[in-house]
Amino acid sequence: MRLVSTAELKNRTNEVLRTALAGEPVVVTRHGRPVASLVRLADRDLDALAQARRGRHADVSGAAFGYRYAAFPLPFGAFYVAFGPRGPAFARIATSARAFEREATRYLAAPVTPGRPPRWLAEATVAAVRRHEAFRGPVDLARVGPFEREVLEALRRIPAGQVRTYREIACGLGEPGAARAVGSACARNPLPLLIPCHRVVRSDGGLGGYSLRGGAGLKRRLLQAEGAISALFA
DNA sequence: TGTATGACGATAT
DNA sequence: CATATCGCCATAC
Repeated sequence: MRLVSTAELKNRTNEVLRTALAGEPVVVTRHGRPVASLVRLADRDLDALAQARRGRHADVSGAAFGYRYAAFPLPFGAFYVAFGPRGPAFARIATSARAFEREATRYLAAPVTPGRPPRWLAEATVAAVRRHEAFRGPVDLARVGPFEREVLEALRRIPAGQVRTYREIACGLGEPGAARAVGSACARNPLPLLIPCHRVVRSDGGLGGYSLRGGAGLKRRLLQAEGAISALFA
């Protein structure tokens, strides 16, 4: 994965494009924050695009491509990640590949089949879930609404070892009354762990809920492992 | 278009 | 302090 500023994108367009064409995702940053990505399209993706362009508002962003998925063993279960040309799109802890496949297929409304992730994705995923490193790569949020997308992008900026309250996130988006909607967005986060919704807690001091398999107990363990809360709190 | 649904928050009891 | 109630807001259906 390669990060480029908007200035770099303007001044070295061809060179940056070569990076993307080589298969390495390029993430564009503005004011130092990732805001967009450049991803190479495979031939079959181009076919899908041409098809989508012919059809009436077809879903160019995901459904036309189909997705693949891979499993990452974790201390608390198998973590499965479905990914497409635009990056990871759906992730869950599941008891079996079959169970994950069903969930992912239903959410993405597209075929989800086993496959090997690109090296950068495998490495970034392992770094995120096992070493608490921020997942900086591009993510596919094609099926997330506009407000919830803003919420998820805000969550990505919470450093490991820190927490924010649902209300703080809402205020940060200029919607001080939308704490509950922020909670809903977290509950429906398609990329738990990669997008650290476990770092959002209640403003009354409680930890709040966690809908990923493992529930609030897992949320507490994750925050402890990251050093965000002490063992005493638990 | 209206209605129901939450990983919330503030307040009352 | 725990529980109940009501307001809040973006989605799903």
